[in-house]
Amino acid sequence: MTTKNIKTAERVFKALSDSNRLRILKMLQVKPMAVCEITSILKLAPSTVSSHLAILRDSGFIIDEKDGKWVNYRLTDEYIEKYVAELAPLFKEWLEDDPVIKNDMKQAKTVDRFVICKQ
Amino acid sequence: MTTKNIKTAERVFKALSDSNRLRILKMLQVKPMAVCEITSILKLAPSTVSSHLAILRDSGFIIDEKDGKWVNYRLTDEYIEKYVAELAPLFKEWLEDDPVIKNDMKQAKTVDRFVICKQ
DNA sequence: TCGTAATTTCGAGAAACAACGAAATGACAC
DNA sequence: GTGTCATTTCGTTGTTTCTCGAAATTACGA
Repeated sequence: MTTKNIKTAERVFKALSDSNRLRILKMLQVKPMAVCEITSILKLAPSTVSSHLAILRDSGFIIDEKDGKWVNYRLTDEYIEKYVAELAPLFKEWLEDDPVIKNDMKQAKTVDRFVICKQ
Repeated sequence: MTTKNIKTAERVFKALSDSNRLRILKMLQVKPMAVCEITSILKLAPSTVSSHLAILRDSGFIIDEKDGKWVNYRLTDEYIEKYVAELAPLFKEWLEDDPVIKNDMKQAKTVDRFVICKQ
């Protein structure tokens, strides 16, 4: 685990302080997803989603894995950052009752990149 | 506890996403403090500190208690907000090694409003 | 090789935020 | 009451953040 300092804590909490990024984390709790799949659920520009994913990656919540022309993002399981290691298990239980989150997670279950992407 | 929704979560994490607010929370872990005492340690304008305290209060981390011309702020112990209730115990263990935080907490131990304030 | 699709990078505009000083509020002491 | 001090509110300024579209990058498939 990296050393704990105030700048790191600030970055971690900043990563969680945007509703679109919270939605992404809850979606990835369902399964790993490609950028275009997340984009289709959030209904934002691909470049915006890519930027949100970079923020979540740089703070240690998710990692990216190349898969051909796709980039799959998934929740980290080997935590580098202590704050994330302690927050992530809590966060798994949170927001389950929010209607937007519920709908996102439902869509995440069935979204199919071969149908949704390539517009 | 209030209902958990995405807007509430966003507000709670936003409250924690500023280093000066993190410093305030760690100071208040030492003891309740008046605004002018916190101001003297943070070295910010009183109006700025007041604004940070309002953000922490509105997200449920701290409460204010009038004491004559002073307003004392302290950590909440009866949590209204579920997120705060789960985060606060974790947060107590965090940032203890950060040099800025260590210095803040050391100052918080001995700061005296009758000496520091009234400038 | 060429075209297409997925993703990222870059630059720009709009909104949110942090900081300040000045003015307003509330409470004490004389 | 009057003055003083602690705090908050308000308006302003500079910075950061969110968002987009356009362009660059990478990989697949015809």
